[in-house]
Amino acid sequence: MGRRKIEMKMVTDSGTRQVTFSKRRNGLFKKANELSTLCAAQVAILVFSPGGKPYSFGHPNVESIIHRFLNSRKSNEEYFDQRANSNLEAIGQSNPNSNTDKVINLLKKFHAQRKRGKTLVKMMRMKLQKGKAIVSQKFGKSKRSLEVLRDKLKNRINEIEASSSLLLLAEGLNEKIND
Amino acid sequence: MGRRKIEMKMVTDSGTRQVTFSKRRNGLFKKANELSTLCAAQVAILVFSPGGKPYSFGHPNVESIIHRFLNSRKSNEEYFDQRANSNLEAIGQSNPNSNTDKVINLLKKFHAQRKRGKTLVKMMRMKLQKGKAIVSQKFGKSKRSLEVLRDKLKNRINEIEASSSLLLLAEGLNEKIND
DNA sequence: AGCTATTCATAAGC
DNA sequence: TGCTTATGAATAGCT
Repeated sequence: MGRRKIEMKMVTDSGTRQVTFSKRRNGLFKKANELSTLCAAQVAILVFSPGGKPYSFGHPNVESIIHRFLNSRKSNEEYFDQRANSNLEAIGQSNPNSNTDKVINLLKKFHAQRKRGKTLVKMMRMKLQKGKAIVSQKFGKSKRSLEVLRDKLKNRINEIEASSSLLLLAEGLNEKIND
Repeated sequence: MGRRKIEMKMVTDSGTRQVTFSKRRNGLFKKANELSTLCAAQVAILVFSPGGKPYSFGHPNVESIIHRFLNSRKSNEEYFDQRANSNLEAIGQSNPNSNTDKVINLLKKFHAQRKRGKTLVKMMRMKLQKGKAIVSQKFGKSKRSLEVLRDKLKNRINEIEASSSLLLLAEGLNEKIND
């Protein structure tokens, strides 16, 4: 978006980084403001500069949104969020120096993703236990029986296996991973 | 940034607003991710859709940033920068307290999670393609051959099937899911 | 969900 | 730190 395309990695020059931080922070807040006005959405942004200074944007205000967010998690017992999003994008755009670092870093993040996934599955089980009756009631009449679901499942095994291989690979790298 | 310039006021058409919300939310998160990587900054974003659904982005993660922010406010080292407190009122939000809503909401999110997972796997494949040589070099000597991994994989099929069932269930609920 | 025509954000340069 | 401008990006309207 400027005279030149820039690499998506930390800006090394301190001065340039400061300028970039300032400009992009403003741009981010502007975008957030547009989102809130165009879509009647509530948006809060918290930013800590590399120097540790806090900046924030909030519509209608930061505190109420933070509290609403924390409460929504409690009431809904949702312990997973869009963090996966962050990791995903980071992976897509990470540009570490060596290939080794690239792979290690990638697997590390994927490993974390896996742990969240497992927890998610566990919670899903509990939740479905509670809501099973309601779900059946709502969708029991549809032709989608468990058998059909089963068949669909089979057709997905290959894909699942592929991802699982990656999961196991990541697991094998545990020793190499610190965090 | 589109075919036409749009007025900065709430998009009246519900469908258009939904699309705009989705696109711009993604754009905002991407910008946040770029800011954090380019400038080594911590960024957290909380968003509530007009329907009251929470979305979040966090680098390294939402919770730690919220807590850091709250603590920084208590202490004096505070540079609070509240922006754009426009006149928009907090919109009354439906509180999904019923079990039905709870389950639906959960499945919806799980479904989204799954889609992200697929993308992740795809990228993993590409990335690993590049770094394959290095990985082999690093771990080729270990007894963990692909065959061993294969066996481990088999032992996980049950768990994977369970989660996949949930995924498919969620998929089946697509029609019931909006936003 | 994709696809451009356009508008917008911003990296450099001053 | 601020203003200008050439370019890369985000996205509004359509399909």
